[in-house]
Amino acid sequence: MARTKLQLPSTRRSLPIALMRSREKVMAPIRDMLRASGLTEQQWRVLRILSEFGPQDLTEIARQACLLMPSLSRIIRSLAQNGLVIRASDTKDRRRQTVVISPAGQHLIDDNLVQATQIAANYRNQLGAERYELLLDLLTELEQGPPYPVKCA
Amino acid sequence: MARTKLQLPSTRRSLPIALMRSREKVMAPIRDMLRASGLTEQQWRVLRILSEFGPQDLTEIARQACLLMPSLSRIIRSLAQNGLVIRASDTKDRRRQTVVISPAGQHLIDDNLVQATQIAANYRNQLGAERYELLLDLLTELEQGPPYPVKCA
DNA sequence: AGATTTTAGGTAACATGTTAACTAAATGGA
DNA sequence: TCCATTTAGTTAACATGTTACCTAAAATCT
Repeated sequence: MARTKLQLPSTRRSLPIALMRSREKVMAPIRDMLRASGLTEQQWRVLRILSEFGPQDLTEIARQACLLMPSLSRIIRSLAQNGLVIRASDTKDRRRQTVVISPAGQHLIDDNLVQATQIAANYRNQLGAERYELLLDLLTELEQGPPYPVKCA
Repeated sequence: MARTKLQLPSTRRSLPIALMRSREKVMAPIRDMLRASGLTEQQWRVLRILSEFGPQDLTEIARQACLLMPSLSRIIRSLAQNGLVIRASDTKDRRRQTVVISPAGQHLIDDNLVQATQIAANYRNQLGAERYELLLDLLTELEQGPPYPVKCA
């Protein structure tokens, strides 16, 4: 057990604020890219999940995209209205519905994935591959640590 | 220049998502603490800034708390209605207004700061002091890097 | 001084975050 | 079988995030 001095944490050098600011920085160019397609960051995340892992029910999408169910419920409704996803009710469990990405939705993904990949690669280069991987490891360790129940695995 | 293979990034091992998830994890116990005081995470951040750095105008608070002006405008209005901050218009520049934390606001800070400090120390211990500092350094480097104009310094 | 530009702050409109409450369907006993 | 519990998803209400637009005051230029 390391010694804990309990010094008052300044709002500078605050982990939550640092996480927020770096995320803002990383997402800025991606948001700019998506605006041209009329997609929000969260809608993009949902489409990417559906494209990468195939049809899923809402609960599973929420877990993977790190969204709360009320938000996802609205997002799926909007995406369905715009023809980017299709809902199908499950025959075995009539509470559940499976969401599938539509051809139009997949087209949006295809249009933007190359540029998104390039943006991600830029940040990787900025830190260097080793430090980038180290950062991801530290974040994962922080997220999976003990103190609290995980909200979005 | 490191080689850039441009491999398709999975939504697993995505930096933006990792940043979001770890922030959720870190903030969860703090939000739980604040709920007892009827404060949101953002209101808490504004009060802490005012408590730590003294009276400031809205633009400066927004910069320090990493909030956009429209959000801050609403938050300050709400805090003022609840008597936690006081607005005073600047005599030199009549566009500007200086915000001061009230005794009631400072009381809320005092009530929660010890526990907040303990929560922060827990995460520091979880990673270990060196890895914790390393994480903060990497996040700072990511935020201050070249690609895009900084939104909240 | 007078016109233009910049800055501080606000409002509007829409999307998401967050908690609580709710419905319907499935599940697990007694 | 009947009842209690759990689970999938929705809705409501309020706060914030985000972009666009707006006003007034200051700063700048000529």
